[in-house]
Amino acid sequence: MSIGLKDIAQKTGFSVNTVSRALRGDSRISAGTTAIISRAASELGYIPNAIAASMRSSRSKTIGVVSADSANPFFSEVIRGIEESARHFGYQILLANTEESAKREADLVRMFLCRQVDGIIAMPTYDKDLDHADLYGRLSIPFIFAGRYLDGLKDHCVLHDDVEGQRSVVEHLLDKGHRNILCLAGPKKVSNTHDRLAGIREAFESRHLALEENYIVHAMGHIEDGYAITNHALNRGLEFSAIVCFNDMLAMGVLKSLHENNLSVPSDVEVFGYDNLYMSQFMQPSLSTVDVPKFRLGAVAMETLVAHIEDDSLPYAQRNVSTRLIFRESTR
Amino acid sequence: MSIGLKDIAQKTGFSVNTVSRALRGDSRISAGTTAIISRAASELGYIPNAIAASMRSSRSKTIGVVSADSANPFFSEVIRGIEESARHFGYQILLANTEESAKREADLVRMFLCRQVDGIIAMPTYDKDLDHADLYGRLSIPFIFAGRYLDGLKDHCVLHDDVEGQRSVVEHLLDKGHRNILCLAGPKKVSNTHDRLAGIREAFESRHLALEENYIVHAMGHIEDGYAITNHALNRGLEFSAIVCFNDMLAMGVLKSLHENNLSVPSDVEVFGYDNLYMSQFMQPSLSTVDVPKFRLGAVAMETLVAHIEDDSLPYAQRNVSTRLIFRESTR
DNA sequence: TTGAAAGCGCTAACAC
DNA sequence: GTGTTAGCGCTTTCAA
Repeated sequence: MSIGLKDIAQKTGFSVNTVSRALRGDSRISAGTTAIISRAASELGYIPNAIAASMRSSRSKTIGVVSADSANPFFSEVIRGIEESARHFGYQILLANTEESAKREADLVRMFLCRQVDGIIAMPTYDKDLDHADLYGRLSIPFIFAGRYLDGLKDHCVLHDDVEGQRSVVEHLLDKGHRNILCLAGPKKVSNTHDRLAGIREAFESRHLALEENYIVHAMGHIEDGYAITNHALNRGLEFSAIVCFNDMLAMGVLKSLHENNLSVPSDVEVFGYDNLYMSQFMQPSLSTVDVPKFRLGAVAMETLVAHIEDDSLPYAQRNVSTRLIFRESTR
Repeated sequence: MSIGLKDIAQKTGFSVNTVSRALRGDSRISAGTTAIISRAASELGYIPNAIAASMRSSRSKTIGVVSADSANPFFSEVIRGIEESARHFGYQILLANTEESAKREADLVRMFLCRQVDGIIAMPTYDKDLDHADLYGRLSIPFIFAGRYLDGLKDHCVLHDDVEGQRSVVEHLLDKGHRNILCLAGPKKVSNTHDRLAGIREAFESRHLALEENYIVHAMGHIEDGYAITNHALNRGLEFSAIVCFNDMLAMGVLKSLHENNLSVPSDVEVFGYDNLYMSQFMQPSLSTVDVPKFRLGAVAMETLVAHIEDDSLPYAQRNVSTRLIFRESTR
C-alpha cells in the first residue's frame, strides 16, 4: 500500500493532523516539528494524494480549458500562456477541444464541473444551437473567455480591440491609394469576424469611400480557404490591388494562390494577415499582419481567473491586451 | 449545498448505494428503478462528483501528458491525437510542458502522481541531468512515450522509423547525383536526431560515398536555426546542392535564407524537411518532406496506454507508425 | 502548538 | 435487485 499521512504520523509520533499541517507549511506548527515531519515524509517517499485533499477542501487547484482546436497555432499559443500562468499560480489544466461543436462544448463544461475544476477558461464556439448565456451564465464557478466574446458576457472576457486593429490596416491601405480591396472575412458567428468587419467598414467610412459587398467573402479561416477564395476571385475577374485577411492562415493560402497565378506580392497585390502567428515572419514573402499577443492573452485570462477564484466577490470586468501593426514584405 | 446521491436516495426512497449503481448503469439494477433514479437525478440537477468517485475507486480517468512544448506544431498535433483518443476512451488529460527542462519534467511527473493520474504519456526531454530510467522506471502506473525513445525503455514507445525515413531521403538525393549535401541535424540528445543521422550515414554507405563531417551541423530545431545555419554555411563558402533538415521548421528557415541569398529552390538547391507539418505544403516553395503521422502517433500512444491501464499484466511492446516520403516543390 | 473526532461524496464488499 | 456498513486519505472543527 502507498504511504499516507498516517504512516508519517506513526513514524514521528505526531498526530495525522499535525503532519498534514506541517506538510502544508502551517505556521502554527513549530519549525522543529515541521523539519522532523518533512524528513520523515521524504524518507518514506510520501506522495500526497491531491484527490483526497481536493475532496476534503473542495478546491481542486485545477482549471478546465475549453479550446476550439488546440492544434491551431493561434490557440496553441494562447493555451501555452494559460499553462505557464497556471503553473505560476499552482494550478493544473485539464484541456479538451470542442472542434466548434456546441454539443461538445456543453458536454465539456459539464465534465469539468463533475471534476470539480476551480474555474474555466474558454475559447467558446459559435454553434447556433448553443445558448452560451445559458451554459455559462448559470455556472457557479468563475469563468473567463479568451480572445472571443459573447454578448451579455463581455465582462468575462479578455480581448484585443479587433475593430481598431482591422480599421488601421484598411485605413493604411486606403491612404496608400488602394480602392479595390478584397476582404476575406472569418466565420460569421465568431465575434472577431464581426468586429474586424466593422473595422473595415469604419475605415471606408472615415475616408468617405464605398465598400462594395462583393469584395467581402466569408471563410472558415483555414489556409485552404484563402487559397480557394483567391483563385475563385481571380477566376471571376474581380479586380483588386490588396487583400486583407481575417487571419494569417487565410493570408498564407492567399500568398500561394497569388504566386501560382503569377501575381507578385506586394507589387501586384498587397496582402495583410491578422494574428501574427510565429510562422508568418517566415512566409515567402513574410507577412504583414496585426500582432495579437496570444501568449499574453492566455496568461492574462488565467491571472484574471485566479483572482476570481481567490475572491468570489470580485466584480467581473473586461480586460484588454493591445495589438499593433506589423509591416513586412507582403506590403510595400 | 450541492446535490448528492443522498438527496436522490431521499427523493426516490432507494438507498444511496442503489442510486450510485443505477446512475453508473449497473445491470443488476432493474430498468424501472434505473429510470426513476435517472429522472430524479436530472430533476434535481445532480452533478456527479468525479473527485469523490476517483478517491473511492482509485481510478481517476485522467492521464497526464508531459509535453516539451505544446505550442510547437509537431507536438500540438500529437497532443490533439492524444486528446481525441482520450475522449473516445472516457479519459481527460492534464497537460503541462517541460520546455525541455529536466527539473520540470521530474516535477511534472511527481505532480501527476499526486493527482492520481491513471497513466502518463510523455514526449520526454533530453536534459543530461535527468535520469529517465530512474524517473519512469520506478513508476507504478502505466506510461508511454510518443515519438521519442529512451534507451532501456523502448518497449514503452510509439515510434516511427527515423533511420529508414531519413535514409530514403538521402539515398534519393544521392541517386539524383547530389554529392554535397548539407545536413541540418537536430539537438544532440534527442533520439530522433541520432536515428536520422544514422539514416544519413547509412545512405552514404549504401552508395559507397563518404560523408564529410563539416556537412553536418547540429541545431535546436527552430526556424531561426535553419535560417542562421544556412547563412553561415554560405558565408563560409561551403558548397552544397541540397539540404536535408532534421525537421520542417529548420527547412522553413533554410528556404528563407536561400531566397535572401538569391539561390533558387529547387534549381540551385534542393531542400528536404521532416515531419510534414500542416504548414509545409503552403510554404513557398512547398516543402518536400517525410510525413510523420502526428495525430495518429498521439492516438496510438493513448490507445496503448489505455490497454495497459485496463490490463496491468499486458507486456509492454514497442509500436510503430509508418512514415512516407512526400515530394513537393522544394525538390525536383 | 498540538490532538481527537468528524466527515467530504462516493463505491466496494458483503449481506439478504 | 437492493440495502447496510465501512472506509478511500485527507482537511476541518473543536478542544486542550
